[in-house]
Amino acid sequence: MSEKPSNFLTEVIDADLAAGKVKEIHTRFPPEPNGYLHIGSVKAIWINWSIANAYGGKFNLRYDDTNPAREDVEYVNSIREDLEWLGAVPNGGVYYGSDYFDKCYEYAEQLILEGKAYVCELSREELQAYRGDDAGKPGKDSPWRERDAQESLALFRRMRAGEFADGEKTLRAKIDMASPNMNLRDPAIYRIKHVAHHRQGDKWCIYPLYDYAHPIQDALEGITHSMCSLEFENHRPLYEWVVQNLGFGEFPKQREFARLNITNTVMSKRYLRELVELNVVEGWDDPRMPTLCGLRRRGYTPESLFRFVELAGVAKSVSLLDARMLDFCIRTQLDPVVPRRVAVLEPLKLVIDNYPAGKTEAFALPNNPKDENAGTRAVSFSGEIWIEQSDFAQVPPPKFKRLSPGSEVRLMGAYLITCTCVETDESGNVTCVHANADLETANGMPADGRKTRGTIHWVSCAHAVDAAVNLYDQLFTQADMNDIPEGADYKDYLNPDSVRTLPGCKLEAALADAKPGERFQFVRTGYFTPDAKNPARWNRIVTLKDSYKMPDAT
RNA sequence: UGCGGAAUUGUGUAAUGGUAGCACCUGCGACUCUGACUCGUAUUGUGAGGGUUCAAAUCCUUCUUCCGCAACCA
Repeated sequence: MSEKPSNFLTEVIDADLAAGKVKEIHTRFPPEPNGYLHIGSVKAIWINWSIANAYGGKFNLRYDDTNPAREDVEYVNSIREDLEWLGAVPNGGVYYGSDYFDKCYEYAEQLILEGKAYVCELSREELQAYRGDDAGKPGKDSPWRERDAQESLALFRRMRAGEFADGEKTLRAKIDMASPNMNLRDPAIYRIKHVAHHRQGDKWCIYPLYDYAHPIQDALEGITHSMCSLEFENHRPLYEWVVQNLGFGEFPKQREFARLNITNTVMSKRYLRELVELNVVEGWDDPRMPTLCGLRRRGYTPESLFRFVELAGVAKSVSLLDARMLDFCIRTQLDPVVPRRVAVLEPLKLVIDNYPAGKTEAFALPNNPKDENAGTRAVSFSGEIWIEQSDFAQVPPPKFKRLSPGSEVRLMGAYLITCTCVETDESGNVTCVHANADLETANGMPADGRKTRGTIHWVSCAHAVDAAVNLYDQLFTQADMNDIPEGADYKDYLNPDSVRTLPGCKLEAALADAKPGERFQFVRTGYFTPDAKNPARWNRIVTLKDSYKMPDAT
């Protein structure tokens, strides 16, 4: 990967290392298995994983599965697959937060005995009222706050034994009801939930809450630096309270960074799930989805995603990254390594009138003009070929270098041709272009050394493979979810052109047996890969840039 | 409202008191058998006011705006 990252997180680590407080850096990625990983998760993965790597430390994957009501094995499996695909190897191991339920429970009893936690019998509403709705004013002590430790312990054990209904009692940490930080006003650390756990089954009917369980999980795994997103910043004092009161000392240490946002992309798991459930998209792996499986199916590489979040940087301010930066990352990664192939997306027939009828020949086209070792392949040529509609203009606009009546262009790897005339239908649309070839210019080199302005690509009609191609665009028309007016339905801002299928695309024969996962540059158009679920159909990964701008028709 | 956090060019991110830099995007140009790639080049920035200092993006102060939290979610 790249050189050692440097940001405000690594500063903290460097300082801890320099002070001799820690020897080996240990990080973790703790997703809750309640949805599919998306490109926003890649930031969290990359930060934790790359830092562990850079310092020669360890990186854990830990499923944060403390709320059985929202979690499912489907997500557990998808997360594992996605992480494997990314290549972020958890060299510290794979863990489940729920495997620490016994330890969490023991620690809870310990806290009770030390008078640092108590069983509270306030209802959810009462508890909120006691905590204080009027911000700024201290909260009110629960009537059970000073309950005898043994009494709390007995109650807590009965909670575990299933003697109470959901919500009837909670275990609360005894911290500070007057704290300006609401998280410290005796937060609940255990709740009763008679729900089976996807991994623990019916073993438990009480489950620890995130703020209590997470620091314990981190501590037990020897995590030194627990890096999470900004919304947990207010929770850090509580995290530290747990770590210290359980006797772990200064580590693990939590630090926070800003989430990743991308233009015209929705990142919230809630909305993504809704898009799937409402069949707005094909599924979690729809190539328009920002999920890792969607991006993978579309043809993105793990390297490009890591590069993207690396380029975006780590900071604490809200950011909205331009999706075109991701385009840049995938293009620069694919360009030097991906084989070139010829494909005509929007075909227009071109007949070379002076080419011997029925003749066929083959030209050797380079697989990658930048890389001689990539070799060449034979591409069949004949007198009737497909060219791109956009490569012909009956009336050439300014600076147009492609084909137009009377002009000469190079057919890539083949002859120079000059357009002689066109056929049109009754409404004036061009249906066929006629041209004469300079038959002395096979392989593109004119004998007299004259310059040709343009080079266009082509596919022989007799040898073309038909295919359908999916062109993807941004799912949403609004750059940011915040641009959607208050109260409006975000689904009204779905981009109707987020996917366009072009049937009847003409591919060169060498693409006939391409496999999903293989990526090609369709010369002059973009990068493509066969769709994983429908290999007869090609997905566009990203468009090639075209610096020629058609002038406005004003 | 209370608490916490953040404001640097169109976007993102550097610069710990000393030349505001880098990348993306955009424009222009060069090169080219991909109008790709590559190369060159240009434009635009320290939220506002006050203060300290020889010197402020940086320190102090007032203000403004934005974000997060205020769950028996994570």
